[in-house]
Amino acid sequence: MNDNHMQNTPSGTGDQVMDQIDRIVTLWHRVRPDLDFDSTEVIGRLVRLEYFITRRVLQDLAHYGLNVGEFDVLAALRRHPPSFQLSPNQLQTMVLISSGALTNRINRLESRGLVSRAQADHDRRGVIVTLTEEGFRVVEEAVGHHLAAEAELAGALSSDEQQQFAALLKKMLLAVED
Amino acid sequence: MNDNHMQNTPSGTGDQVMDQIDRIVTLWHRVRPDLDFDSTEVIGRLVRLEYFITRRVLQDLAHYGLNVGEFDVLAALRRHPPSFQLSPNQLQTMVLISSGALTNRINRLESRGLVSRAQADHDRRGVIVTLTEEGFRVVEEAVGHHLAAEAELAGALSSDEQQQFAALLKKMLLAVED
DNA sequence: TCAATATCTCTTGATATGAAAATGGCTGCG
DNA sequence: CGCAGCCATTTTCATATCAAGAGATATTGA
Repeated sequence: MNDNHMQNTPSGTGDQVMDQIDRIVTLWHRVRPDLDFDSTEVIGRLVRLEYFITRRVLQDLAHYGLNVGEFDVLAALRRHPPSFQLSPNQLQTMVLISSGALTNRINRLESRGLVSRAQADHDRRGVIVTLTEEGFRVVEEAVGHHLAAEAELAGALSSDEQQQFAALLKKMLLAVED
Repeated sequence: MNDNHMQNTPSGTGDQVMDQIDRIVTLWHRVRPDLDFDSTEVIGRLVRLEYFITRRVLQDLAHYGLNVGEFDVLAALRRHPPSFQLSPNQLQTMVLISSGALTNRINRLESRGLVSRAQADHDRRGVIVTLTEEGFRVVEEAVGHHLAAEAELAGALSSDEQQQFAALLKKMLLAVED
C-alpha cells in the first residue's frame, strides 16, 4: 500500500488510487509543507461525500415530487403512530431547520394535501401537523425507494466495513451533536 | 439502558449509547419491521454529521467575513502557484457549484478586493481569476484556523480511527465521484 | 387582569439552481 | 479562402430555498 516513500503524498488511506481530496492535499503539501492536513482527509472527504449522496438521494425522491427536506418531514410523521402527528416544534428539532423554513415546508406539503394542520388539544395556540392518507401513501412508497438508494450507496462497502463505518460516524456524531 | 436484548434495537454500532439516528431507526423498526435500515445507520449519520461539521466550520470562517464557498474559492487559488490563477471553468469543477453561483461568488470576492478578473491570453472570451495580495493574506490566515477547527472535530477519534475513517470515506467516495 | 413565556408566521436578505443570452473561437464545406 | 453553423465560456435573469429576526397571538401563573 504505502510501501514507497513518495514525497508529499497523502499517506493515510492505504490505497494508491487517488481521489479528489488526495489531489487537493497533495497540492497543499507543496505550498504549505509546514501544515498538517490529516484532518482534511477525514473532514474534507466527509463533506464531499455528503454532497454526492444528497445529490443522488434527491434524484430518487424527485420521482415523488419531493425534495430531501419534504421527505424528512413526511418520514418523521410516519414514524409516529398511531396518529402520525407532531407539533412544528417537535418537527423542527428532528429536521434541523429554522422555524421559518419549517413553516414553508409545511405550507407546501399542506397545499399538496400530504399533511394537514389541526388545533392542538388543551393548548389553543398550538398547531399539530398530521400526515394525511395521501401523505401516508406517498411516504410509504418513497421510503422503500429511498432505502434502496441508500443501500446502493452504502454497497460500495462490505457489510463489515459498513458496521465499522457506522460506529466511527456515531462516535464522532455523539461528540458534536447538540 | 440497552444492555438487555430489546426487540427492534439498532444493532450495528457496538455501543449502547444512543444517538439521534439510533432513535430514528428504532422508531422505524417499530412501524416497518419488514424493512432493513442498516444503510441508514451509515448514510443518515453521514448526512447529519456533515450538517454539524459545516455549521462549525462556518462559524470559524465568519471571523474572516467568509462563508465556506468563498473560502473554497480562495483556497483553490492559493493551491495553484506561482500565479494563483484559475479560470472560472476550472474553479467550477473544483468547488462543485453551478456556473451562475460561481459568477456570484467571484463577484463578491472581487468587490472585496480578494480576487481580480483578467483577460485570458489567446482566448478573448476567457477570464482568469487571480488571488490578490490581500486575498492571499486572508486565505493564508484562514487556512490555519480552518485546519485547527477540522482537527478539533476529527479529534473525537483517535489517530488510528481517523485513518480507518479516512480509508472508508475514500473507498465510498471513489465509488460515487463523477 | 397583567406580566412572562412560548409558539407560529411573515418579511427580508443572501445564495443557489437552471435556462438562456452574449461573446468569441473553431471546423468544414462550397 | 470565406462564411455558416456549431461549440465553449461566462454572465445574466428568473425563480426558489433557507436563516434570522420582528411581530402577532395564545397560555400560564401571580
